[in-house]
Amino acid sequence: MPKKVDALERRTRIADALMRVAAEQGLEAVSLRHVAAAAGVSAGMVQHYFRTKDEMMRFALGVVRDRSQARVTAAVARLGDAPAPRELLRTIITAVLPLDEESRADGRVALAFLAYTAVRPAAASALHEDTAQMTAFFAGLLPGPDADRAAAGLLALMEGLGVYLLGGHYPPEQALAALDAHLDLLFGGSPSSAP
Amino acid sequence: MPKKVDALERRTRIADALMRVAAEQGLEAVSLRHVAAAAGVSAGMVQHYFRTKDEMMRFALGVVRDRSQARVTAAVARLGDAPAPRELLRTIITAVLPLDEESRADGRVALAFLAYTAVRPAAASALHEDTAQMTAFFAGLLPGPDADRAAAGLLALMEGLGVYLLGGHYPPEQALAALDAHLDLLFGGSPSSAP
DNA sequence: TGTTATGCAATGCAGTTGTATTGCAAACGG
DNA sequence: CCGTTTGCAATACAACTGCATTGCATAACA
Repeated sequence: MPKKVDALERRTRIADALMRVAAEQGLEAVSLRHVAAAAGVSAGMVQHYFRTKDEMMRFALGVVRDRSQARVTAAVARLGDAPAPRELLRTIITAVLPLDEESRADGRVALAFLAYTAVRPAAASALHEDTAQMTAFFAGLLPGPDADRAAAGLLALMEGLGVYLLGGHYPPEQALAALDAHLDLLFGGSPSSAP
Repeated sequence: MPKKVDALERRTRIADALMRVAAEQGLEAVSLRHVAAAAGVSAGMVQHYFRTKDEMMRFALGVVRDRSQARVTAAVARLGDAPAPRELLRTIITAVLPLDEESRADGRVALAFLAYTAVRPAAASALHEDTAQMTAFFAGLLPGPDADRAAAGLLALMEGLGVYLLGGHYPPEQALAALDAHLDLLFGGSPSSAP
């Protein structure tokens, strides 16, 4: 057998470059040659690892999901054992929100892919699953009989805050204030303002 | 003077075609020739009314905003005089949410433009203003001392519900249920389940 | 030491992109 | 009736797109 290369590593490397391009200039600027240039490789190599552009896009979409999930699990792990539900929720949500410049870049890519999948329903099923899982998980952490509806609302709030943060319509403090206010409502009293 | 034509009408006609293309195939499919074909006019004419593609995009973005605003004012007008704040809010929000197929098409375009402006901050200022106005208006309708934060949250919830509706992650009933649950929280009791 | 499967670069190709340029028909003012 | 100004179509063009094809070096196995 000829020389062996870590194909997955190459693919992720290329996907990283794709995300850099998408974050800076939008998904429309994503072309084989652009991505290749951003990755510092030849255009032929990109073609070698992704037979079609769509395959590359799908792979990159998977990387975006994985990266977001990794962010969450890292934040949760940092929280220790058996955290209070409210604390846990807040941690997860702030981990997902595009609050610093790095996560903003990821967020822009995610938003671009959201618009992308809105027009290609076939590619949306994975995201679909993600939100279903998330709502179920959130519902388990919320009090009250209406946990399901509250979970759907909380998730939507998170998504909307993310969108507004990306658009620069909300500054981070405002987004966090709105989040805490909402958590106050969900968890009864107002323990966020009372130490 | 030579023959006179309603230039604005032509421009909106072209912008309409652009939105049709964008709703069906995404913003990346928007090209001068595509839009011209969708509008049933020559490519030269599109160039005649928009000197550059970017000018066309900006105009179309304005049309999207106007159309959304028109939807809201129409729904509010249908509500009669001095409606209860909660009713008014619900009416406005459901008017904006992509619940039927027509508003879904508009929503897809709006989402595409959102991703578009996220990468071109210069074009985002108009949207920025819109949400600022909206939050102020919502805040005026909400009870409690934290009306501002609640308004920001409600707007974000609306946006998130819209995104999930577009992605097909929430069916309309779930989105409306989440909205009503949130309004229940904001307005104290739970008057949505009690007739 | 061949042989061969593989990693990758280079090039070609048909189609599309945005924009500039050109040409022409029509309508109004003189 | 003529000239000018406008509305629009057509074409040209260079750049770019995704994809197919070709060629070649290299490394592992026989």
